[in-house]
Amino acid sequence: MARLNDEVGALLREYADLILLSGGNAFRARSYEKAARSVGGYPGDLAHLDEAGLRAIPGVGDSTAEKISEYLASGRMEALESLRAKIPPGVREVTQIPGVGPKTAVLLYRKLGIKSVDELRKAADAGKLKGLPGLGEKTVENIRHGIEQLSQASGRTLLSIALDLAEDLVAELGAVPGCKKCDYAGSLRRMRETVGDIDILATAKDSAPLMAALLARPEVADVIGSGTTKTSIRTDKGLQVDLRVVQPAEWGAALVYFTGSRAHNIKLRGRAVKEGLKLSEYGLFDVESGKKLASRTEKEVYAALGLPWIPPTLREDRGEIEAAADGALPDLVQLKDLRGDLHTHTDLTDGLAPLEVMLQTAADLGYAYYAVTDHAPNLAMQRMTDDKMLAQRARARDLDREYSGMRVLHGTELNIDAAGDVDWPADFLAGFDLCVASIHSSFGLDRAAQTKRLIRACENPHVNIIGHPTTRLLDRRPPIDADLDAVFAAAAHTGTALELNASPQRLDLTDDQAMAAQRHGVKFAINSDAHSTPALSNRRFGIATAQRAWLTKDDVINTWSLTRLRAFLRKPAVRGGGG
DNA sequence: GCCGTTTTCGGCCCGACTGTTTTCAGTCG
Repeated sequence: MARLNDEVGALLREYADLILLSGGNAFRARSYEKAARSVGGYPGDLAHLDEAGLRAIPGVGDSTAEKISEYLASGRMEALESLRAKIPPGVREVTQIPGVGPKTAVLLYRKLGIKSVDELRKAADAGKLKGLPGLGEKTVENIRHGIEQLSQASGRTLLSIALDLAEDLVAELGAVPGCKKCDYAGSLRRMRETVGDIDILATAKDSAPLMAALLARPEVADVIGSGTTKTSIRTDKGLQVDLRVVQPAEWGAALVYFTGSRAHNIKLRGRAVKEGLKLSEYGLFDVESGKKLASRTEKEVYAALGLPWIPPTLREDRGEIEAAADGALPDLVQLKDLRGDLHTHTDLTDGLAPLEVMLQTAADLGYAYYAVTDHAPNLAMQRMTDDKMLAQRARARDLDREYSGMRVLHGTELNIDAAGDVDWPADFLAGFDLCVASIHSSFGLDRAAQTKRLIRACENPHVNIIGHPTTRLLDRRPPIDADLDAVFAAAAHTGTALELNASPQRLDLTDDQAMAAQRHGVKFAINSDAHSTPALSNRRFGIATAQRAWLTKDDVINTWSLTRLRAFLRKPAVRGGGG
């Protein structure tokens, strides 16, 4: 449902970028950017709004509302099309390179005719960038480095984007007459942070209607192949979708096979071979007699191999098969276990919704507690002041009384500076129920300095959670370079939780990092870092990361009772309270 | 282009950091 909003948001963002690239007014561009964000974070469906309704969205005025309704009615935005005609798409792509903004991209385009990242790479290699005004040796080197970073990240699609499409496809294909079962498989089902393609599995006696339904989808740009058992298409966004139709009796074996991972499957097959069995996408068979032993459900297949069903998020051959055989699979944390969100924003800083609206949405999610943690003053762009924060606290205390089932915690997201210090003196910090502290700048410090600043933040008695600890952005920014083992040890020792930031662009810490941290005894907070009401639902990606890290409820502080959580937030380990 | 304890124009997220400058432009959060 939110996808149309995202689509319109993306178009408005593109329009804003093209305004800048065509030398238009920067405030005008910013205004479209703001509208894009606002539309993307709007909780309702744009399709149900007329122009007056659209104008009621903050940041959307006459001009933007008109463009949106034009798009809703015709599927086109004329003003956008005309700017697209002036600026080649690759010029905008060039601004994706870290450190390259619109000014530089335009300069490269005007002076050298560069209209793609690839052309820029070639020009840099050929030494053609030298001598351009404002581009010294260092900048050229930074551009090269940026291109390198960009190329390493590309080629895969964010989990959230792929999941959105996959859920849509499963809903539509599952409703096709004759379809018995339909689900997505592959790395998507294992909830990896990015996916290479979407695998959809379905059962039906006659596959033709299912194949036809996929081919008729509006986002199909290219048909790679289509037969009776498999159809592959590529979407307009370049994402490949494979639909496989199997016999109902083979559903379980096929689902195991296509869910993977490859390494998990290989180990399963090895286990089968040892017992004189053969495992394929068609079933588990006795080699000698050729008799089929299991295939109808995943549970049957695993059971016939002497194993309990293994959750897809664990199927990476990281010891899950051995653990399953020993009856030692972890009791993974589930979405329903989450009792609260401990890192969220409101429109007091860069969030989109007022405190009241965020709280109501949180209450609707069934939370027992909820922390509002707006930005602190050192992130200057947020214009936070002591007075604003105290006024919000007073309001939060009032609102707390209005919710019988949910406690409102007043917190903040502090800024960890280059030395590891944070905003506000200790006495002011003591007034918060909890403090998240995160890095927002100085990403380029060396390993020793990054390690030191993170440890120093952990040692601060008022810092309860380190937010997005590595600051990586998928496809955009690499993680900072720090000795994470040292940081994990400090976090565990000081009673500072590390965040599993659930924003799909962040997913920070990663599953592997969380797994390593857990071995140090670190506790975690699964937080949405929501800047809008729909983003509160991103928690599902945090849960997925936690599961992939083998975490249980006991590892995750926001599955705990409020009493236990409050005891943890007092940081007895640092304050010398003796526990 | 949007918005208004500013009412129809005149501001708009501010400051650090970097690399190129010799006083500043571009990028980023």
